[in-house]
Amino acid sequence: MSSMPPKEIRVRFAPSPTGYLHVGGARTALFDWLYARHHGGKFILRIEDTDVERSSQEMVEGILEGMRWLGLDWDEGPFFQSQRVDRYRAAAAELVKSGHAYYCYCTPEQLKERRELAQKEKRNYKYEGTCRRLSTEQVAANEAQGRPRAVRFKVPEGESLQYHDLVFGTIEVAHAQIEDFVLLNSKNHPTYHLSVVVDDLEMRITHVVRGADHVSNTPKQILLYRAFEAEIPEFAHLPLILGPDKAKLSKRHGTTSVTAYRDMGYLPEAFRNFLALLGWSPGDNTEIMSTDDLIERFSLEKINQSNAVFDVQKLDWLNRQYIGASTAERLAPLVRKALEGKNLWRAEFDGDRKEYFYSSIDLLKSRMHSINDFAEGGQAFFTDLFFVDEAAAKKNLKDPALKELIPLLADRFRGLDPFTLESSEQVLRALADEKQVKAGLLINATRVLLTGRAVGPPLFHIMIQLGRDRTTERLERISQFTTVN
RNA sequence: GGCGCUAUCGUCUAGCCUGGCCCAGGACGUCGCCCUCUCAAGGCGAAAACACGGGUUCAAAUCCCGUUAGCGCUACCA
Repeated sequence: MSSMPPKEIRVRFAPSPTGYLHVGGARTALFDWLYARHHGGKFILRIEDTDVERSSQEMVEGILEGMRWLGLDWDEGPFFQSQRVDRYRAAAAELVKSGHAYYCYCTPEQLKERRELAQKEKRNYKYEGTCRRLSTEQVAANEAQGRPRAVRFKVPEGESLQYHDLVFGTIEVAHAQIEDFVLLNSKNHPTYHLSVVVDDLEMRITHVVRGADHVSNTPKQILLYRAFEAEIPEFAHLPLILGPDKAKLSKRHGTTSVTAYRDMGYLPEAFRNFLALLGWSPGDNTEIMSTDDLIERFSLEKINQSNAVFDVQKLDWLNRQYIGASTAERLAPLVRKALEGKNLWRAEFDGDRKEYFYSSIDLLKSRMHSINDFAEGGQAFFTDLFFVDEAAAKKNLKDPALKELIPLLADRFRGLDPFTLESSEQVLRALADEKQVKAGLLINATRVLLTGRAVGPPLFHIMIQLGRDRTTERLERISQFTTVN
């Protein structure tokens, strides 16, 4: 045993394509991926689409898109359960043959009735095992008639079952608590537990890392492994992600699709970092971690046992951190998309004005809350037809003296050569002194005229970035504001 | 209802296994001050938590029991 070479770690992410990749699924995928990468193992992607009615190709695409965005590359797959139905049927037949499963002729209608009756009488309902006790003759007769039947698992006699969960520790469930669950429905279609176990076995999964909503499913699956006389993988269940109201995160909390976060201007590395901190921490106080850090430091032992609330404010903070720390080169393609979305993109930004485009990004990035913000708060750097914030104009352009001062300032800038950080500041401050006004008055007014906003980078940096001509042109727009007042 | 799981600042968490270093540390958010041409950033500081009740022990956030609350599962869905 000890001389055996370490077994390759194989983990899988197995979403069911009944919606786009949501935040909870993404976190599960991330942890699976981190675990595989940390151990140099394999990460397998499997699409659980046995419920044909609720699955669609479009949703599969959405899941793959979300994973690609987050940089979660898989080594094998995607495998589709819908294409593996024969194997599940064969496995079910094998279990019937070995006496671990039986045919059940109870109809869904009958079951529903019994369940409702039990509920009315305030009794707990569990399949009573009617067909489990059918004689061989009765079964043969039913089969001869071609009666539709499901295949049910025969839960073995026994006191209780326990298993060790890598995050929750020992979990114990009484056999009496587990009902004879359906393996194949009456349309000969496999259900969840069967297909999961068959696939995890066939794909040689060593660690089942999935959401905590599966803890109570695990005993059934362990029973299945035993019936197949197969080796049972390790299980690690992840705490759930909750909305601000502490209910399991869902559509009614607003955005839950991962690609929607991309569209809102979040950086995948920020989102990934944020997700990693939901239910896991490296143990010290480190919060900002690159992908390599994450891979290196990730371990199942440090996963929490309690659910975590999705806090968008912390996500925003991380996003700002990452944007501020990113190079213009990294940001450029993303900013380009944001600008294209607002019809602000111009080919020259990738040509003659590429340098200008990059330096604008560098100037703006430390203040941007999202990528989309470049096309909002930062738009004056990319177009002359920028939006002027009304409140900003009202606040910083209201002084009547500006009507005289700004054109004067524009004149002086026009003749200024060279037009630099130092020279432009000198000119502005000199004028302020001369006219006995605070430099701040001119500075703040100029910022609004130049960018349409009361907030932004230091003024002289803005002017140098825009250049002398644009600066003077925009200053002349003061007339449009003074008439309004 | 039954079964299972969980419980540290508003939120994410460290500490819990291996009691004492914890009148509980960090981060986001909030508030204040400094810096300052605005806003960010940065610096400094503040308010803010061991769910409750019993045990065990010289000593409990840490171990045990109970209560409460939350979440999950409870389908011929996954």
